[in-house]
Amino acid sequence: MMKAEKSTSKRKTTSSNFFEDVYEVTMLIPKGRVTSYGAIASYLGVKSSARMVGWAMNASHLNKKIPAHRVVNSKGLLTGKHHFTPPSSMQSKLEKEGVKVKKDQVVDFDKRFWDPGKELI
DNA sequence: GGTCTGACCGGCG
DNA sequence: ACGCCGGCCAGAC
Repeated sequence: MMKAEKSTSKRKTTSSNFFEDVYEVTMLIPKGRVTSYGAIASYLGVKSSARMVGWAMNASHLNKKIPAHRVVNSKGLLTGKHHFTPPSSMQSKLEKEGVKVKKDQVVDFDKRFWDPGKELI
């Protein structure tokens, strides 16, 4: 269902809109796949603002349905695991979904990488 | 209302 | 190969 937000061209009043977009995309990540902050940012149209995505993820821990553990940095490293409780839970969840993690790094990151801009069109 | 930070990214020394 | 730097945007103090 449309949210009827683009009615008036640009709507900057919805400041948290960015967060919702990030959450939506993150929740759309297929099981057993991972993506990067930059990929999400790029899909949202703010590829340069990958920091915002990661930052939005910080607030995602309030939304339990956000699989933030499926989001890693462009190198496939679990950089944000320190924000999990416990940090090892991030790797555990990934491995539970079939994603192998070695030394905080996603194995076969290339194959596990899920690009929202390409597959979620 | 200015300043700083932030789970990043890519380039440069 | 590795480390540091700036950029980018949005929220918190």
